[in-house]
Amino acid sequence: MSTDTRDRILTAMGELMRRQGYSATGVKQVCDLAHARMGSLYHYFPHGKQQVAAESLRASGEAYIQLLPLLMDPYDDLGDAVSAFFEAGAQQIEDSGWINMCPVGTVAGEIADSEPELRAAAADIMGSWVAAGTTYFEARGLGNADARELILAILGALEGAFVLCRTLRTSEPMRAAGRSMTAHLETLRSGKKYAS
Amino acid sequence: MSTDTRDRILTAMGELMRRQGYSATGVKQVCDLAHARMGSLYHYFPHGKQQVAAESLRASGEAYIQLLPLLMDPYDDLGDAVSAFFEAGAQQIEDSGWINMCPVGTVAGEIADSEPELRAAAADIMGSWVAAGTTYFEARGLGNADARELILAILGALEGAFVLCRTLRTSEPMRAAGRSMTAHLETLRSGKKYAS
DNA sequence: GTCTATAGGGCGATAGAC
DNA sequence: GTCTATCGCCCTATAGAC
Repeated sequence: MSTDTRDRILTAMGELMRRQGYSATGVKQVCDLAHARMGSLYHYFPHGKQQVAAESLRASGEAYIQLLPLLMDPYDDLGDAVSAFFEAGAQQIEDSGWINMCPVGTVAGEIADSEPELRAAAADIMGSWVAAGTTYFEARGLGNADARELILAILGALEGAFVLCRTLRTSEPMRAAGRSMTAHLETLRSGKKYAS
Repeated sequence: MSTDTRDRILTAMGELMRRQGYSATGVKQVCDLAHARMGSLYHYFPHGKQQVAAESLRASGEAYIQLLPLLMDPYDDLGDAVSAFFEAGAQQIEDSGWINMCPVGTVAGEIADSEPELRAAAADIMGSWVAAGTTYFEARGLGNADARELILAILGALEGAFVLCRTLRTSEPMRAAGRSMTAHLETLRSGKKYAS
């Protein structure tokens, strides 16, 4: 019950942030959506809105990166896996009515200069994404530098495509991003083939 | 003098939006930066903050897309041109202290669900980017569908890389994005070579 | 067209009873 | 831990003198 309230607040904050960002989201609105009271929010999060946002982003970030192995493991060929990953992203944003899946990218762009503590939290999260992705692609046969380059490209393409898809209301940019990433992977593979 | 005030307001709004987004930017803050008064702002923009933001985004968007031919024309090989384009992006975000060049992507992600009129303005701008980019790449030898796919991929990769670079305070994601795009272009070229 | 003053409301945060 | 009431601030927008 008590932990439940805390979790509902974090979930509500994440839901509102991925729709309308951090600045436009009010703590009263969060409490309404979470069926919680102001007193409860400031009991669990004494540092207020910033603290709720940071912890909510951390939770979303952890859930988000787990999708990479989840969606890619079923495919023996890594190119097929990357292709399926972006196809799933395209489907998701269509089915959700053009809502971004994860609030981290949205909020990161918005607060990079104005909320230093939140930016640091977002940097932690993105850093952990890069580390996890690098490890994953190494396990699937890429060298360390190639694996790191590929996950950086994939994360950037994913975040950027989400913005374009939401704004233009089409999943075409996500599918174009998928083709870029399979092409990038092929280049890394052929480079390795001929070079080493 | 009178047009000058109007322009200063639009410039100030753009500058603040690319640093801290739309919601966190106040009209008083805009007036301070523009050395203008509230009365002037509401004289030139009777619909208030939303109108200032929309017109400011349109101005930024037009300036932004002109960079594509400006940066790519000097290179005879289109692959070199794409590579130089992303290298310029990496340099710019480093030199500016990790500030996004253009407010359109930042704001679009933030307001897609909550400010319908601004989202429509952002969609107009991005649509014009896609059209201009498609025309440009067609002129440089790509087929229509390939040109459209490439500009969608480039715009997404660029916007996403900006968010990662700002947050992680490194230009590495922008350079990774550049390699994805040259790889994508090569794939389109070789596809055309063998297919038609 | 420019400027001052202020309305009217929502914001984040807090106090204190229970 | 929960809830209500409320503070003080800042927001967008407006009115009206000049």
